[in-house]
Order: sequence, then C-alpha cells, then structure tokens
Amino acid sequence: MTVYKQLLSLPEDFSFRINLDYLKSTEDGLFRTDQESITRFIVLDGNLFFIKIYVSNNNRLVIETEDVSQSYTKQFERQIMLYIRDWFDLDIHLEPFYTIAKQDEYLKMPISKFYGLRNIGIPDIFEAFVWAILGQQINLSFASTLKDRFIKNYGKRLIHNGEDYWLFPSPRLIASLSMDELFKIGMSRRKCEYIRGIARLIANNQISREKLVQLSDINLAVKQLTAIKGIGPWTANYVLLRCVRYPNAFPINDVGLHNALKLAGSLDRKPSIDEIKQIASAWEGYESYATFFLWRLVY
DNA sequence: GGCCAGGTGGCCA
DNA sequence: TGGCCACATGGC
Repeated sequence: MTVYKQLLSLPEDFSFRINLDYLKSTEDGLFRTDQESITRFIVLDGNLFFIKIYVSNNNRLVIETEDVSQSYTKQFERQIMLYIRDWFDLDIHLEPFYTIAKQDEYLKMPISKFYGLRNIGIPDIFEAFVWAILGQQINLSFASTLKDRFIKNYGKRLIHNGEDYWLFPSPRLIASLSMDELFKIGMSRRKCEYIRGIARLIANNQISREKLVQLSDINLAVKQLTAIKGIGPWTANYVLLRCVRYPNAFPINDVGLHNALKLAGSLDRKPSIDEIKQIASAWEGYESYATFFLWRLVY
C-alpha cells in the first residue's frame, strides 16, 4: 500500500514528548501510542486513511499516511494536515499565555512541569459531546469505561497490523437507537436521552462545529448550547474548550479544576466559585489553556 | 457502608 | 433566584 510522508514544522514551545505522554494517559480505542508515535484511522468524505505521527530529529512532525481506500489526492493531503494541526492545536501562539503563567501563583508550577503541552483536541464534535456527557457527575475512570463500551458497542472496528482500532459511532446511528439499547452499557437513562438528543441535532446539522466557530462569541455559543437538554454550562464550556477551541472557554464548576487549584495553590480546601473568578481574572483570553494545564496536574 | 465522582434538570418555596 | 434531590455505578 502506498505511504505518503509529510512534514510539519513545530512551534518552539511544543514538546512532542509531553504531548505524547498526555495522549498515552488518555488512550482509548480510537488511537494508539507507543514510545515514539501515535497512530489512528481517520475518515474524510467516506475515505479511509491510516496515519502515523512521530517527530524527526530536527524537531518536525512527521505524518505518514497509508492510502487505505486508494483515494489519496492533494485535497485529502491538505485536509489531513489541517486535521493534525487542529488536533495538536499547532496554530495558536502561546507566548502571551506563558508570560502570564510564569508570574501566576497557580500556573507557574503546572507550566514548568508540562512546558510544551498543547490542548490536544477532540476534532469530532459528536465525540466531544458524548465524552462530556458521559463525564458528567461520575468519576473519570467510570466515564472511561462507559466511553470504551460506547465505542465498542456502536463503533466500527478496523484492524491494522493485527491491532484493533475503532471509529467513533456516527450521530446518525446513535440517534436511531432505542433507549434500552443505549441503557445497556450502564449509563443513566437521562444520559441516554441527552446523547440521543445531541446525536439527532448533529445528524440534522442543527449543531455543527463550523456554526459554533462562526458565532465567535463565547456567551452566544454557551447560550445556544445550554438551551439543549443535558447541556449545562460545564458541558458547553468543555466542548468549546476541547473541540471548538474558544481560547476563553472556562468550565468554572469543574471538580477537577477545583482539585487542581487546591493542589497548585497549596490551599487547605477547594476554592469557591467566587474565589476562582478572582484567580482566573488574571488569565483573561487564556482560560482554556490555564484549565488544560491545571487538569494535567490531577489527571 | 457512605460519600464523592470532569453535572443537569426538575421541583418547590 | 436559591436550595434540594435523583440519577447509575465504581473507587476508596
């Protein structure tokens, strides 16, 4: 099978090792990591590509693409590069964030520990919503179990070099499932309803990443999303942070964020919402990155 | 055994 | 608006 190789230059403040470590800690059936690379399938307009990502010794990102469907074109090549740039958030300039963070009581420790980390995204907005909804209220290890069951019950299994990879279930399929079919994987009935509802909205293109990008106003975006049943302020901000990439997305009521602030600030209790507003006022415009680095302390 | 988990909607004053 | 409560299940 033909393999195409592309190079992407990396920002100075990008550490492949730190980002690989992060991905390793969140590995699910959708991608795999080893000591030096990340691999996964991606689908573009129904065409399948298998990609392998690693770093060259002159610090460039190497992307090898196997043309599984025999449909590789310059157009797909461009889309694959965009996908990688987005997944690793390569196009943001973080100098201003690091300048703020170095002098910040709560951020200086996480940025020194994880310097070079990027907000590794969830490019598929349906996946982002499902992951957020699954993670509501329950502990993260149980949320991961549910996600694993979700992917393996309703997703598509592919094999590459004898190893399993999964494609995330399509919103169209999930929208068509019965409540009982979804309930069997162990989530609450309400979560089944929320997920089926968002699947329907995405399948009908009433909600899309592009539309949310175009709003370009976080308050509008949150207002629009929280009108949907099952999407509260936390979920809306989570999706805007991990997928749509509003730099000022801020899930302020996130328990993990509270624990991270307690740890980073050596506090004897978790800070209150008002205290967090006070703390975060120094991060204006970079709340998403502040949150992402703080999360890395506790997850 | 009880309480807390990467919350949210519904109900009631 | 503000204060409860249920929700599925796992980990500690």
